[in-house]
This record gives sequence, structure tokens and C-alpha cells, in this order.
Amino acid sequence: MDKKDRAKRLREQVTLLERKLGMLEDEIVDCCGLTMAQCHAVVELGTGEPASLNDLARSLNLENSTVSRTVNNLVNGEIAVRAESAEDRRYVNISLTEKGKDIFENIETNMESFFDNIIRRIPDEKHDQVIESLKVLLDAISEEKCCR
Amino acid sequence: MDKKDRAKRLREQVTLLERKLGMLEDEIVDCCGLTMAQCHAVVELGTGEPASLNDLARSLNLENSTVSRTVNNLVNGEIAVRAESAEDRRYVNISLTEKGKDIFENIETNMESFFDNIIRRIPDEKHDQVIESLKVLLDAISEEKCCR
DNA sequence: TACATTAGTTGTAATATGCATCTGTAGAGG
DNA sequence: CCTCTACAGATGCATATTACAACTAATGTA
Repeated sequence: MDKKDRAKRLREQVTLLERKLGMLEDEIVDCCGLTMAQCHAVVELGTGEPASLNDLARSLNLENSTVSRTVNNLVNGEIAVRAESAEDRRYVNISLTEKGKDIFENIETNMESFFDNIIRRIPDEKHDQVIESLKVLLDAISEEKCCR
Repeated sequence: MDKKDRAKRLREQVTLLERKLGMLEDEIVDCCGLTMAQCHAVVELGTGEPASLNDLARSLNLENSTVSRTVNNLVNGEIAVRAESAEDRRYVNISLTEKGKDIFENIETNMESFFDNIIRRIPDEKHDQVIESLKVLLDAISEEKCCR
């Protein structure tokens, strides 16, 4: 098998994985009652320190206007709160409410058990190989642009 | 390292890969002038036989109303055409125009060279391992739901 | 022939998103 | 101290994506 064939098979697998991950996102949206953007924001807020709007926009890779509205929705749903920063009143500190933290914990628990189950479905002797391969693939992809 | 740790590391890698693939999609949208839905539709139409609307909806995992409008856009852009089926006039055969085929070929060329480059960045002796690992992962994920 | 089924389209509405613009705050130079 | 600039965030506006429901047209069936 030459490199062309390998590239082709790699592409097939990545495409399939992409599709599957997309379907999982749809599932998440259906079952956890948040849109995907909101879900990402909650995970971001739950994992890190209270974030500014621009921080959040950067980590979500979205416009701050978009994120501002996403945060509006979270605030309306009593999932997050905005607080004016004491040091610099231009900044807003966004953090999760108790309800938001519960949702975050719930998402985390779900994701953990999801990946626990996946690991359980992979033969023990392949665990390291799979994890390392993903890392190798990521390193290779990271440096590449798909459109020159 | 126990299974919990492995699951965690697997999750990290998959999350990173997901994010990277998302960024690639944004790149594609920016550079090829089609929305992602349109791009998927073009690839689907380019790869297979002329498809009916429902075929296309099924393979794109979208509502047929959504796909109908996506096809409208492709038709307006002279990328695809609708043709009434001769056997059963309820059906529409959707196919690519010459322009659409050119776009398809261009996407294919881009994707091929993208994956060729990735393979080139991965050490030769890891090629089989990476491809097989993706397959193993996919098999494991396929049977799993993320929300019980 | 009348009724049910199927393929596709269109009306409506929710959501997401970006660009441009606006407001308020902070910092820098004179 | 005042003014000008830069920055954080919010909002107006325009558009795109998508789903659900209702509709039209064609086909199959009892």
C-alpha cells in the first residue's frame, strides 16, 4: 500500500469520525436542553476561572457579539451571571450559577461515562496505541491548512 | 495508568481533534465559497449517482425541507440541476452541472492533497497504526450513545 | 373511483452568526 | 487636567441555517 492509499484510507476514517462526532453533538443538544454553543460555553466556564467576554469568545472561536448573545441566553436561563469587574469596569466576569454548575457537572458526568464506555469497548492492549495515534494525527493536522 | 485516566486522555484527544476539524470546516467555508451544507451536498452528488432529494437528506442527515433549500441555492448558483424523474414524476433527480463538477473536483483535489500532506507528516512506521487506531476508535464509538 | 401514501416544496418561526456601530471606561500625551 | 485613542462589551441590522407543519402533485391500493 503506497502513501496515496494510506492518505485515502486516513481520509475515510477521519470523515467517518467527523460524521459520528457530529451526530453526538446533535444528541447532546437533544438531551441536555442547551444549544451546542451554550454547552461549549458552560463547559468553558465550568472548567476555568470566571471569564471575560473576550476570553470566552476566543476560546469558543466566535465573535464577541455572538458570545454576548449566547451569554444573554445563559443569563436568562439562570445558568450564568454577569458581574462587573472591580479593577476595570469595562470587563464583565461571567460565571456559572448553582444551576449552571449542576448542568456543568451533569455534562461532565455524561462525558466521563461516555468515554469510560468507549475505553471499555476497546481491547486493553490497544488503549495506548489509540491514544498515541490520536496525538500523532493531531500533531500532523495542526500544522496543516486544508486550502492553500 | 488505569482506565479512568485512559478515558480522560482519550477524551482530551478527541476534543482537540473535534475542535481542529471544526476549524478546518471554517477554512473550507472561507476558501471554497460554499457553505458547509452545500459543500457536503456537492461531495455527495459528485461521488454517487444523481440523487433524489430524500436520498440526499438521508445521507446529509438533514430534513428534506432543509435540503430542498440547500439545493435551491446550488441551483441558483448553477452548481446543480433538478430533473424530473421519468419513471415516477414525484422524484427529482439532482445532479451537478459542469460548474458543479469542477467545484467537486476542486474540493477533491484539495482534500486529497490535504491528507497526502498529513500522511507525509506522520512517520512511515506509524501509518498503519494511526489508520487502524481510528478504525478501532470508530467501532467503539459507533455503538455508544453519549446521553443515556 | 376514493383513499392512503409518498416526494418534494413552501410558510413560518427559532436560532445562530457576523459586521458595523454605539456606549462607557481606561490610559497616554500634551 | 483635558483630550484623544484604545478597548470591552452591547446592540441594530442583515443573513443563513434549520426544523416542523401544512400543502401540492403523483402514485399505489382497496
